[in-house]
Amino acid sequence: MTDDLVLRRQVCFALYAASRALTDVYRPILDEFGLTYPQYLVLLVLWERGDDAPTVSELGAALRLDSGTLSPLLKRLEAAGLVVRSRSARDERRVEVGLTADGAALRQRIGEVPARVARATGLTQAELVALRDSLTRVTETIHRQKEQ
Amino acid sequence: MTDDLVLRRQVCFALYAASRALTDVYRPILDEFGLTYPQYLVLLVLWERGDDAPTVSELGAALRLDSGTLSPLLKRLEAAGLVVRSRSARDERRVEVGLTADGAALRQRIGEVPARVARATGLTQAELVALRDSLTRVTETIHRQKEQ
DNA sequence: CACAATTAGATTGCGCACAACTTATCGGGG
DNA sequence: CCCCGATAAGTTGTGCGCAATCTAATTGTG
Repeated sequence: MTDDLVLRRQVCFALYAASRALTDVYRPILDEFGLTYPQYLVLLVLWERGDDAPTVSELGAALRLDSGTLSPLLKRLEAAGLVVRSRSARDERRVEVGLTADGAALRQRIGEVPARVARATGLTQAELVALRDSLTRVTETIHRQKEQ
Repeated sequence: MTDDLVLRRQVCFALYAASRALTDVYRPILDEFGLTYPQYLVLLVLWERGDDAPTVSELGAALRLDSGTLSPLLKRLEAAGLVVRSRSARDERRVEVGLTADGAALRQRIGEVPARVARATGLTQAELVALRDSLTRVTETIHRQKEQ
């Protein structure tokens, strides 16, 4: 029906607008650390991995980003002195992305960021969890369907 | 706490990933019409407005996009023959964005797109409405706080 | 009426996203 | 052992998104 073509009714627009609004909350906070939001996500993965440095592809799988996005982004993180990229010895095609001391140390300083952002959403902890789980379900449903 | 810095726990990542996943669903569908997703959103607003052509700022207020994004986007929609941009007679600073016959006609052909996309999410109608309302609430809370 | 401040839109520059392509390396089958 | 398909990362080109800046038109104030 034609009535479906109304902006306010579209889940996709709500998603698109909420995503940009939340990025707006992150921007000034991450700016204090000289990071963009996608760069912060890459660091989250690296911090989580600890010592075993992921390859570019593994980072891409975690964040659902391809090398076209990650290669220049990682180059910038390397220029900022937060990560190191090195060709794998056993497979020269792979590039392993590791943290520098500065990159690892940043984790402590950035610790309270999620709480600051959560507060800005105006939702309770329970609501945030419910929202996150719905969103994750949407994402996984879509990706599952694409693989078939 | 440090445990908050885990990718899967972050609402923001869920939002970011879901938004891109849903855009992935739209891409091949909108591609049949030669549109990108933001261009489709602009058309949604124009179709909704009917005869009263919004200015660039009014479009921006509806979609929360600024002229830096909209100006080149509208130029492309104009080049595609879907919209016309014209300086307002009574205020030469304003540019009014109207639909061409082709742009207006596209509405009919594109009508079933939201239903196709909704199906791809794997959520029920009720779940989609609940999700949309949560997201809208997040967006509005954030914007309200920013204005103060 | 003059002129400063405001407003509207366009432009520039940067950093994603993503498709398409290129280069280099690897692994398996003849 | 050699080639051939597959895989990994990088590059190029396009289109957002947004900050910062610019130009032009308008409004408010004295």
